[in-house]
Amino acid sequence: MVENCIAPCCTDCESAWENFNNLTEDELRYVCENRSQAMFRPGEIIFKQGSPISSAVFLINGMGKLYIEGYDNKKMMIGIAKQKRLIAGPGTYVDSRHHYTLSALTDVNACFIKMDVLKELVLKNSKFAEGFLIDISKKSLNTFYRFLSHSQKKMHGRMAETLLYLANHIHESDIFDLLLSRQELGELSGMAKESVVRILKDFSEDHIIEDKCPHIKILDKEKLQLISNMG
Amino acid sequence: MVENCIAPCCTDCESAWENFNNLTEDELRYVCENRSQAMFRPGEIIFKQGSPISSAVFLINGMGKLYIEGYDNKKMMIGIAKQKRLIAGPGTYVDSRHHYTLSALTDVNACFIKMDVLKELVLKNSKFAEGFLIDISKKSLNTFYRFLSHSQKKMHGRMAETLLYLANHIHESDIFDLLLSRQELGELSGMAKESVVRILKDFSEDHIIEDKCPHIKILDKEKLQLISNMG
DNA sequence: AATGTCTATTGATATATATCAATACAAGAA
DNA sequence: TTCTTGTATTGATATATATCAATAGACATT
Repeated sequence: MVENCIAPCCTDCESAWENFNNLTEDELRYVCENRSQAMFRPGEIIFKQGSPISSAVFLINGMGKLYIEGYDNKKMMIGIAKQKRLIAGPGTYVDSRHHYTLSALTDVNACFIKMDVLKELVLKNSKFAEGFLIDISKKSLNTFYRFLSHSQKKMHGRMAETLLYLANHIHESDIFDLLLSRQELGELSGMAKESVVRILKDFSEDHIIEDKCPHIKILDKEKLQLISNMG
Repeated sequence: MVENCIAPCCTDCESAWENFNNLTEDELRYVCENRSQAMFRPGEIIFKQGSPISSAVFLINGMGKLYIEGYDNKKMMIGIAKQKRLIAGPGTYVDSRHHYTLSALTDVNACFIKMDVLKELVLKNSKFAEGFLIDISKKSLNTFYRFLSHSQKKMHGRMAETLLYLANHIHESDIFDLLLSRQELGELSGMAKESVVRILKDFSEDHIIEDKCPHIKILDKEKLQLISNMG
């Protein structure tokens, strides 16, 4: 159970962060020496909002959800975490605190790399630093547009957008099994769980999607895109 | 009119970005050689959403507003721009496009520094790169919390927060002259202009603020903070 | 099979907030 | 001064969306 989850050295890890390509062989080996792994079961918390950031996290396999615990016990889901993506959070270079929680949605094999090591490499290798900047910038831009859509789109538009996000970026297929409950789908798209149910029903009745509970099939992607672009 | 707006070299510019402290004298001189300046009148656009990012912008004096032009001609104001802050936007390292518009709220003296030069320095000087990372991270974190508050707070809470933002971060005083119309205040706090009027009236009647139209005086900051923390 | 515990679904209702419309006010232009 | 134009204010109304409450399924446990 334990031994078969040890990933090979970062050098040939298939789930590695793109930016590691900017490191020299020696530097990558250094990263490798400063990593550790752990397995998580669905529902388990990998890191918690407020706690100090000691390591960057990468999911070797499985998926997780990133969410902020806000006012009044309400959760706001930021997105789904999966392999190949740095999960460190904007606090890394600000206050070394996690500003959101990561919990496992499936069985997760997670790799932890000491943040000090990555920060050291940022100072040593400027291409790596640039890669870091690109990564943070992309995420920042995403947040922006999510913010915009939450502020200006109505519920149907947001739900369409969410479904497209899941299909295009997470499952990379128009047919997928939903990892999220209606409650969680609401936290991701910014609405009450009852509204999620009603809107998914609307979409089903209009033959835009087929929804056999955890099973989702996007039938009319153009229409979904149209609704997302301001429904 | 023209000559008196030429700022001294960045070396002793009072409005300079903090991160320029990480540059050597030579590097700073290099920055200085690649800058230009321009004056703007209230309402004029300094750079426009969608246009290519050729330069980073710094306001030597005056203030501007940053806003996204979203769906349905609705604007979403991101914040107020003022001196000492890098205004480059998250597109810098992604697609070299501006993702929001900057327009002048007052007379503005703006300094433009070629983005290529800054990017070159990021690669040359790792401390500078780190400073850049810190800057972007802070902004990203801000966006996050604004997003959270817009999603979860009610109008009174958001307006309280906005007033505290203006007092603490922009005007740095509890008494200030509002640069924004009710419409713009609505774009900043995410509500209709009529709602802005009604809430400011509520706050006035409760003696939390004094509002003699462009004049604002915060009378009860604790209460305002309380409302902001989930009113 | 019976029981308990979740989550999903549905309908009824409440509430926050936007929109619409009318008026008042302020600042410039003639 | 009067006129014009834009913003601010106020009240009435519409609408999106949340909340509440009840029921129905699904799945595990006994």
